[in-house]
Amino acid sequence: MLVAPERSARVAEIVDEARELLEREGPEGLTMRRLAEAVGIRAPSLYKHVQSKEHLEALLMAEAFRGMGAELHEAITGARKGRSATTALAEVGRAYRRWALAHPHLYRLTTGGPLPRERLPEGLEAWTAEPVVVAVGGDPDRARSAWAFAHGMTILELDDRFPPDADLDAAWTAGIGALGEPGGRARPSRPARG
Amino acid sequence: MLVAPERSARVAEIVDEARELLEREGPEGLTMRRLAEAVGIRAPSLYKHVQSKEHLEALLMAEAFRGMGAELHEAITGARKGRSATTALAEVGRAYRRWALAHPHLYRLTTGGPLPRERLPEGLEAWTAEPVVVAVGGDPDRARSAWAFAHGMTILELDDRFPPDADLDAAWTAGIGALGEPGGRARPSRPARG
DNA sequence: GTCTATATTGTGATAGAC
DNA sequence: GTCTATCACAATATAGAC
Repeated sequence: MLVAPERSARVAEIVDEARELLEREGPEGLTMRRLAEAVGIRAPSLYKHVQSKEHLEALLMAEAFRGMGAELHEAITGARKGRSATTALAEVGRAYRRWALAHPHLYRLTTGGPLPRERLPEGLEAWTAEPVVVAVGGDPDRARSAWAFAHGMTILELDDRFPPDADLDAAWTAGIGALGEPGGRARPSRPARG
Repeated sequence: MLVAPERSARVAEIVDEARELLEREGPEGLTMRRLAEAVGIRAPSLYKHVQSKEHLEALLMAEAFRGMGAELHEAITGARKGRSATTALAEVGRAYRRWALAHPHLYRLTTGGPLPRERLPEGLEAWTAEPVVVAVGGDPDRARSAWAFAHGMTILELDDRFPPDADLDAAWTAGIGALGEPGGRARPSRPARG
């Protein structure tokens, strides 16, 4: 009488171990052999639960989208309680950076390279990005600018591309301040406040 | 009586073939075997000229910095002839994007991951970035914002992360317009023009 | 400076017994 | 669903002859 769950508890366990392994040892540490060892079985047995490593990675990406998305939604929900739109973008940016720095390898896996969209739950990617769109007021071009800025800042920080003395908080503030400001030179359609 | 050149013609030839191989077939195509084949020798012979693959990659990165830097410097030199500072940033952004799209794999190699700075000519990285600093008026925080934005837009475009219907020109314009605008909310120290 | 031969290490994945 | 055994493949790099 029970409907079979789409993903068995075993698969959930495998994905869970894979995530921990990835975060602990980086992408080179995530091999099917080591994953099997972490789960407590032999490598070939993994393939009874997961079609391929690429499918496993897609499951990890979905996890990442859900985790990061939850924090971004939380950030904008908190920010909208009586604060301005500019502050909302700052809050979302902070949450974005915080999540990425807390899960660097998962972030890299999910954002570094093309997305296997056909293997991800429909709508998940859009749901994760939604807070950014809301925070900039709905303009898709501005949303893409902001998302590119956030990703650029984040990945450059993760890759240690900034000089050691760089003030990254200041760079974030400068970028968010500029991008969150409606009525910038590029989009004079809406009158600036004041 | 001749002073030995630091890098032999053979090394130059190897780096040249490596660059073409990388651009033609991507990072997985750049193996020591295939590179040797392209040069016309056997793989082990490469190691008489190049210490390791990582050293070879550092040479490729230096090439990339020089190539991209030349275009960025050209862009800002052209732009400063009688145009405004905002236009200068737009010109540099255009040159940045153009160079990256023309050399996607070289761009990825050079910007994706930590830099082996100890293997790069001193000052080369800073020279390449200089036009961005100049274009934003010298503020290092704004320069880092702009550089992060440009890198984010570029790598997301290369990785096909934007929806097919996204207007990337518009996103670039929105971002450059906002970041190139002095006196944004984040940095009110300079009075806005007008 | 080039060669042949090889070391060493790793990967993802499959067949088929139980 | 797990196992043993193994395939098929690729990589960087070194030794030592010429």
